[in-house]
Amino acid sequence: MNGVAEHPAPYTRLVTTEQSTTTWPTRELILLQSSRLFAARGYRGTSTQAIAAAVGVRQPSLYKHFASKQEIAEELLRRDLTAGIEALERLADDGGGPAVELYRYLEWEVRYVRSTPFDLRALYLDEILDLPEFEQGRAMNTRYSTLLRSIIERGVESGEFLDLDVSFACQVVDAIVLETIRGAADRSAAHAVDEPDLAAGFVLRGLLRTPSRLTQVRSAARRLGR
Amino acid sequence: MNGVAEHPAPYTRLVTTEQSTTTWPTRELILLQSSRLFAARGYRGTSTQAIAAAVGVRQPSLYKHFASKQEIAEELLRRDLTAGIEALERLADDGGGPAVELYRYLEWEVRYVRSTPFDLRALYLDEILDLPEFEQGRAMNTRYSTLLRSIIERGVESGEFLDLDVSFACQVVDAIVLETIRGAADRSAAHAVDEPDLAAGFVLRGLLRTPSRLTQVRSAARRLGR
DNA sequence: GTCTATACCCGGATAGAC
DNA sequence: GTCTATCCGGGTATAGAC
Repeated sequence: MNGVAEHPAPYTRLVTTEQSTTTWPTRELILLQSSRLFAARGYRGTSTQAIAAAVGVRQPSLYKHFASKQEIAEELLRRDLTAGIEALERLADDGGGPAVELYRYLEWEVRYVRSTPFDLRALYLDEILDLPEFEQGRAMNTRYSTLLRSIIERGVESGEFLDLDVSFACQVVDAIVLETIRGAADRSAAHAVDEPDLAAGFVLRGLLRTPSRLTQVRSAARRLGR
Repeated sequence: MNGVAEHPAPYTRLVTTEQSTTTWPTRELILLQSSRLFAARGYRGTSTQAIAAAVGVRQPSLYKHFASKQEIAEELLRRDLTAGIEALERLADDGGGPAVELYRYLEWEVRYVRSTPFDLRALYLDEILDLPEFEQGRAMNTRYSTLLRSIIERGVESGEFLDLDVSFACQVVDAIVLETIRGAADRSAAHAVDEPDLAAGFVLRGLLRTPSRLTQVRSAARRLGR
């Protein structure tokens, strides 16, 4: 009674997501199932055996698509950070001031996390960024953090935000983003951070020198669109 | 060139903490070093080999003090959750209303995390609570969450807090507490959440219906003491 | 209660047939 | 590009001497 999949399978396989049942190329399916397993049991706690079983393939077959387990995680990391970095750059270009930029970013993040089929929790919660092998991911993560930090720095300097320690503020914003990822990934919890405004509003109330300005920030964000 | 410790050693060993150099019983030393390694490399990423080396002992000797690696983590978890639960119960007894109780709890938590020699990050970030074997820890964690949640529920019901989704608010408070743990554990970062008021203030601004009441909450908390 | 030696299992990755 | 078979390293835990 070992848990090996019974049916080998052809090039594409059926997968059930929230919306529909579609066929995915094996490579994408490996990424999808890996992300879910990493989220549930951690990177190190997930065996290539388990990934293969979830995909419906034998374990060595994974190595026709990725050179190593590490490369699977790197691909997930790369895609996610690329999306986040692009969003931050785009929103910064739109302007509107630090508060509006931050508000729009947080809204974007919640929507993004809820729309992607990948479950990205483990990437930032499971220390994998600290592994020496993940230098590329670390570099992208640094770029991402710098962009986020610059918004907060400008907010503090301009007086739009409270005169908080910038590193503390970054930490807190990061924490809320991560918790959002965790909450949104927990599909069974309808109460998760589903209103994109919830997370953004909470953070802005915590940062704004004049919390009542949140209403203006919100409508300025609405005007600039998603 | 393997990293095995050169000197076997007697019943107690030297250990350097921030404050002083003292002797710890081996059992305590195992807990201390395990907590640090778990934090740095995750529960699954930490081998009993590595723990033994950090303690200055051979790997099988660990099993004279703990029946398994899992029991080491359970002991750490048990101690930490016991402290948190007791603090929440004590503060709830003191009264003062939800905002004051929450403020005082967050202040307590920051101080506690900074004063304990253990590095407790991994216990809540490394999915170990999700492992089937950790049911006792899960039960205590549930108790802890319930206590925290009840403060927030009372705050929302009484109108002292904004009419936010309670689960969302719990998530966010949890996230800030966890980030606090991460930040405080990073001894090199002087900018971490070192002012206990920072985290508590941020959360309260995010939750209070009237953010300007924070000043009163703060002084009420001061009056009740630590 | 520490050590040495070792059993045993499991995970990542490769070889080679189809 | 999938399979079976297998290697190899590393990890947890035990046996038994001191």
